[in-house]
Amino acid sequence: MAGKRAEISQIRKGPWKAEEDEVLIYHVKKYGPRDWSSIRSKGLLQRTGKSCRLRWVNKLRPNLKNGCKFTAEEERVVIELQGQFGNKWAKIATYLPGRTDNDVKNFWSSRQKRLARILQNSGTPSHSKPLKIKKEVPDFHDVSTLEAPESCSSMAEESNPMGQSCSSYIENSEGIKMEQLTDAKNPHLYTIDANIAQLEFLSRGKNPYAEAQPQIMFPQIPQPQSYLTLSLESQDLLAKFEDPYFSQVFASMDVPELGCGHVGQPFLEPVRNRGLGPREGTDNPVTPDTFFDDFPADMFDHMEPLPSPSQ
DNA sequence: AACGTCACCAACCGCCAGAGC
DNA sequence: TGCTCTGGCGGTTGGTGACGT
Repeated sequence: MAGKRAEISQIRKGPWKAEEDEVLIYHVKKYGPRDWSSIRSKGLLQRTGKSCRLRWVNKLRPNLKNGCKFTAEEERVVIELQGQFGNKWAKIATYLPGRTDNDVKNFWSSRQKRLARILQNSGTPSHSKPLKIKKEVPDFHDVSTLEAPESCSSMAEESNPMGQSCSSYIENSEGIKMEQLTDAKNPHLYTIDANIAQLEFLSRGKNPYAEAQPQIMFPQIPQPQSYLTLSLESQDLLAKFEDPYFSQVFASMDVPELGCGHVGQPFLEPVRNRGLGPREGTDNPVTPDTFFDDFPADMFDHMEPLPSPSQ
């Protein structure tokens, strides 16, 4: 007994085993997603309460889009909300059904690294390695179908008390509308950052219209949480549990679009309604030429020419 | 085929705030 | 009022697989 206690008192770290997941799921089924520390105190797992909570939130919770790459819409939502809220990943995640703060954080981190590489490569083109591009091509059809531009609004200013940035939309020479963030301190950096996805896309040298869809899919922001429903998978999970708590907590949720690979489901209100929208009527319109003038001249040296829509 | 680089992901760590005593 | 505990959040790190050379 004492030996078992000593064993239990050891805190286990590292990857979770399926058995541990089962125990954790059972605990949540029985007591709900709370009292995490009691899991260890009861000797159910050798994990800390924090670890249990994290595992549940990030991996075991129903409705998670585990293993699904961020869709173009989700990427856009993150980019926009990051500009609005800063690194408030938990808050941003509430606008992305099925995504956790960890997902958003990881996504942004990867994105920032890519940005850094792009900037670095653009600065030293002659002796640096070309940007490594993955073969996967994300859906950018929404990027090419964004609404008409509008000037930065006061709301953008409110959301950034420092008055650092706001976003707008410009159209490149291929007729592709792009979101543009501007920064009082470093407009060049923000402009590049806001368009990293497009840059990556350009750098891939793929035909952007091959998978394009004509329909404009403008994101809309749902009420966090309350719009959740059960995916088929989680409904299966639910079916296994007759616990009233699960029914109470999850059965009322409603998010039919949570399936993997779902593309085109709105997440945000139309950007113009939230003050980050089109630039129509601005005093300082950004033309395709002026936009690309913001980039280092050699930035696209390693990129293939963008094919025309007819190709 | 081997190696290096990169992207992605899971998990941990430290800090902070709130609740309970 | 102060201490402790717990949960939440953001930052960071390490592992792994994919890809390029």
